[in-house]
This record gives sequence, C-alpha cells and structure tokens, in this order.
Amino acid sequence: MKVASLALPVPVFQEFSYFLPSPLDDTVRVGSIVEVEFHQRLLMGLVCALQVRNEENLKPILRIVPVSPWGEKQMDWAKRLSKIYFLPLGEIAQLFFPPCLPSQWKFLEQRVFTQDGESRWDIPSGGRNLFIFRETFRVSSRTWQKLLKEGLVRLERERTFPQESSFPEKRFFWWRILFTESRRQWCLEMIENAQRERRKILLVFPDFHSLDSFEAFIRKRCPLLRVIKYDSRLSAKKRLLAFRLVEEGEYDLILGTRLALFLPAFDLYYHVIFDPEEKGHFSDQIPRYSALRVLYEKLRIKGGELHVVGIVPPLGIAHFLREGEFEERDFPENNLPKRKTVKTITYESRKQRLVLAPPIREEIARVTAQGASVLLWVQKMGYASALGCGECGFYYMCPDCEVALRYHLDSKFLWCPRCGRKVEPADACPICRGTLWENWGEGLEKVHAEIQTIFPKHHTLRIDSEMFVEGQELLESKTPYIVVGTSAILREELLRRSALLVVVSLESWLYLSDFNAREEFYVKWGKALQLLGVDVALNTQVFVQGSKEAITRMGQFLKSWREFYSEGLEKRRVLGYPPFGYLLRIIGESRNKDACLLVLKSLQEELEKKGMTVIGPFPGSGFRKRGRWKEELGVCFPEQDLEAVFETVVSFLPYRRREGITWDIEVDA
DNA sequence: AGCACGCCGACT
DNA sequence: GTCGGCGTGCTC
Repeated sequence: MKVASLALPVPVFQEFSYFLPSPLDDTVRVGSIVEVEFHQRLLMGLVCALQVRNEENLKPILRIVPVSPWGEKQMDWAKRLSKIYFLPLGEIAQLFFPPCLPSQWKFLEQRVFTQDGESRWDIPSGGRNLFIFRETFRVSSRTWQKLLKEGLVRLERERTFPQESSFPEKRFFWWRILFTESRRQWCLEMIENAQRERRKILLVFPDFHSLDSFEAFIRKRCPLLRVIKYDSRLSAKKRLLAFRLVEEGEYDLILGTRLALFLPAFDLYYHVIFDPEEKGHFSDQIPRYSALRVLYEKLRIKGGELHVVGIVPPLGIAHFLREGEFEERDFPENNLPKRKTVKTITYESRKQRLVLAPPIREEIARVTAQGASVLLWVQKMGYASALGCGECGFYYMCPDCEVALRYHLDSKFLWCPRCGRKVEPADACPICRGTLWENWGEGLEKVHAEIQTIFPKHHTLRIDSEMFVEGQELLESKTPYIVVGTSAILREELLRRSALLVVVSLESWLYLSDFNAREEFYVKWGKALQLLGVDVALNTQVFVQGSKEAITRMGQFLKSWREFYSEGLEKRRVLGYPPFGYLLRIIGESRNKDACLLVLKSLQEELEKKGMTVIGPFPGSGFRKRGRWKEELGVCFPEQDLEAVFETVVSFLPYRRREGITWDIEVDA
C-alpha cells in the first residue's frame, strides 16, 4: 500500500498518514497538494513523504488539487519558515495554497485550444487554461455548448504544471527614497530594466492606499505591462484567477500586499518591499510572520534580488548594512528634505494642568496664522491613561490585567488597553464616596480637546489608527488645520504640507515595555523629520515636549542611523539577542497555574540539559482572560541551535491546546 | 483550528 | 421535557 505523509493546516506539530488509492498512486509525488478528509471536514494538505507499507485504518487521499506541485526549493523555503516561526509546516503551507474553491477545480484541470483561423479569442497555440479562459472571456454556457458542438474549440487535460526556477546569485539592497514621485520614477527604471532582461517583478506595499495609488500610476504609464494586483480585498474567484495567471507566467509585474509573497510566481527575480517597518507587513494573527523576513528567507534559498525601499532603516536592515549583507543605494531625488530646527521643552509646572507648554501654543498660533498646518503626535489613544479619586487616591484598574484602565471621554467608558474590557465609571468613588474625579496622563482626546479650547476657530482633526486618512480631502481644503493623532498621522501627504510637528510627550515613547520601542520610535521620528514641511514655503519647526529626564535623552534621536544603532547593536551582539540570535517566548495560558508551570519547568530542564540559556518561568505579562493564568519561559539562542531548540520545544508542546493549556510561541529574530 | 461530545441552565 | 451555552478532547 502506498502511504503519503501530509502536512495539514492544523495547529499540531505532526504529519498525518493517508493512503493513495490506485488511480492516484503514480500522479501524486512529494510536493503535491492533495485534498483529504480530516476530522469530519475537507482539508488541503502538502505531501511531505511517500512510502510503501501496510497500515490499517488509513483514510484515502481524495484527489489532487490542480495546482503546481512544489519543487525542492519551495519545500525548503516553507520548512525554513516553519522552523524560524515555530509553526507546524501545514500552517505555513496553507499560506501558499490557492483559495479554496473546489467547484472551480474541474476547470483548472483542463486546457482549451481553438481551431486554426478562429480569432474571436486570443488563445495562444499552446492553448489556455480553461479556468482562465472562462474568467477572462466570460462565455455564457449556451455559447460554450455551441462552440464545443461545432468543434470550434477543443479541450485537453491540463499538461504538466510549470516548474520552479531559482537563481544562482542573491543580492540585497537598501534604498533610501523619500518621496512618492521619486519612488515611482525609481520603479519605472526598474521595470524598464526588468523588461530588457525579461525578468519579473513583485512590489509589496504595506497598505491598500499606497498599493492603489501605485497601481493607478503604473497602469497609466505602462499600459502594455501585464500587471497583477493581489490583496485580501479580491473575491475568492478573482484570487484564484490571479493565482492561476501567475502560475502560468502570464504577467510582468505583481503589485500586492504581503499576501502576494505566497503566489506561485516561480520565475520571479526582482522583489521590492516598501517601508518595511510598517505594521501592514506583519501578520498579527497566527501564522505570525514578517513580510521582509519571509522574502529574505526566500532569496537565501531561491536567489534573486531584494530591494528594500524606505526612509530610515529599521534595526534588522541596519544590522545587515553594517555586516555588508545589504548594499546601500541612493536614488537622486528632485525634492530635498527641508532644514528644520528641533526644539526641546520640558513640561510647565504641573499645577497649570495644561498639556501643551506656552511656547508650543504660541508657535501653533504663529504657524496657523501664516496659513500652514500643524501636526501634534500623541502616543496614547483615549482621553487619559487613568481615572481615579482626587481624595483617596483610588484609581480604576483592570481586574484581569492589573493595569490602569484608560479613560475615553467620548464614550464615557473606561477601557483596558490590554484586553479591551469595558467598565462604566461610578458617580462617586467606590472607596471613599468622594466625587472629585481626577485623571492622569494625556491621551489623544485630551490633547485634541485642549487644542479646540485654545483655538476654537481653527480647523482641527483627530486621527487614530482606526480611521483612514483621506489625504486628498485635506489637500483640497485651503484652510490650515491642526491635526492631533497617533502614529497614523505620519503620512507623507500630511507631513509634507505641515510646517510644525509637535511630539506631545517624549517619555510615553521611551518607557514602553517593548524592548524595541526606542528603535521603533527612531524610525518613525526619522521619517517624520525628513518629510516635514517639504511642500510648505515657511520655515519648519519641530517641538519635542517631555519630562526633564526624557529630554536629556533626546540627543540620540538626532544622530544618523549608523550612530544611533551602533550602541544598541553592540549590546545585542554581546547578549546574543536579535538580530544576532533568536529570542523565544513560550507562553502557556491556563486556569490551572501549576499545570503550566509543571510543563514549563520540565521543558526548561530539557533545554538547559542541551546547554541553552533559559529565563523563567515567570508570570506572563499583559492580557489575561478572566480567571486564567499566564506563565512564560524565555529562550535566547544562536542560529546553530535553532534545530535543537525546535525539536525540543515541539516534542514538549505538540499541540497548541491540550489539557486545558493554550500555548503560544512568540519569536523575535 | 474546528468539530464532537458532554454536562448544566432557561424555555416552548 | 429539550435547546444551547461553552469546557475538554481529538484529529491519520
């Protein structure tokens, strides 16, 4: 009996065996995608191994999914991603599977040919995939029947699918390109180049807005180019069409979001990713991954060129540039970043209860009076970081997460910034019955409210990450505006048209628990500094407001990236922290605290036996569901130990959920 | 994950 | 007396 070992998209570190029924046994090979029944449902799976043995009670493979089987390098790439992200191979493989549309598979399996002389449809002599044909020409079923009957078209079984190709060389580049118009110009040059070399390009964007505007530009400038756009907004059918067209090689350029990384583009040479630090390049749900890392791993295995385009290199790229793995490139730009003065200012005496120091208010008045706009950059959403009693010192805390609840004046509710729990504040203090409420810390709403009080006649705008900023709308409005917002305001259109940027509270960026917080702030800040005021005639200014202590640490953010990163990178090198090694957090969540600890302790022992440095177990930080406990273990290890750590961790936690414990593995690499 | 099975509260 | 909440267990 022929038996196949399958990687299935389930959160289990295990492969599953199915037998190959005789009609399939010589078509299925390692790398094929097949459909099977698994626990009362149908799943697609990747064939990882084939062998001949006798085993009872195996279910059969139902059919082959009509897509290209994976080659060796594709397999290596997926296996590598599975290792570095500590995810089951099946969950990685699922990213590469076509959208599930079994009703369409019968069309994917056939190819159309036209009789000589039939020119109504543009079908090459090699024929065309029937699914592509149906979707592009939308022939009604009646016409189709007629065509078949009259012998004007004929069908054949789809021939072998295209094979993967790879390139012997791999090159990595960092381009510092500030402005959209320069980036477009740069792309045109790259397209021209690629066309000459008969090579194909993938452009990866962090959000729909930049993707759409780029698409419009490219379609206008290069009308003959075969462009494929791919993102989550496409319907399943459109996605499958794009998938199949790419597989067939019927394209010159793919424009997409991170989902496009997983298209079966076997002949792709140029890979471009814009603004790699942007949130959109990271998947925040399982399987969690970073678009840049996925591309990097692909190139290491399959070769090609990777061009990273941004303004300030994030930590990982800075590391690669220092090590010489990435080459730094400059693109000549017509626009130049503007000279600007950066002023720091400490808070007014706390008695005044105003967020913005007087010099800042004066500057806002001066700038807006001259018709230019102002950006106020705030880190926290909501009104205040805490709400409490002015008499006894009580303040609201999340009963689950043990952090202060954030007060939203808009909705008159308290929200937990960790778990999203909603609490309605009482009229009087629940401890001392006092009615003198007090709030601490400045959020977006408070800053905006203050701006409205000080400048009642100005146009003001409040923007947080939830809202989509329509740049066009603002550009068309003639009046100056004052924008108060979170990092969502650091958009090119807004920055270029503003003459003043205010960092409202520097310490709120410095004291975040994330150990990359400083570096993340530097990248955002650097981008803002470069783009600010470019389209404004006025002198541009930046105000940074913060506590005395925070302001003394401001100097580092004015350094060049090489200087800024050098100290932090040296520290990380010594400790073996990312990007020099892997930092793993193994988090168990359970209603039984001891159950987690028991497993973590024995895992720790096992890892230590193998010579790894393990920290913990210690209580997990952050979000905790009602009545549940979190315990976590930290492991830091170099590249050469990845295999060993993976094997150990996986043997201890083969299931993401078992015996009342939910496991999560976070990887920083 | 997602689906079954099982064990307790509010309803025709 | 059943519908349906979710807490556990298992998947070739």
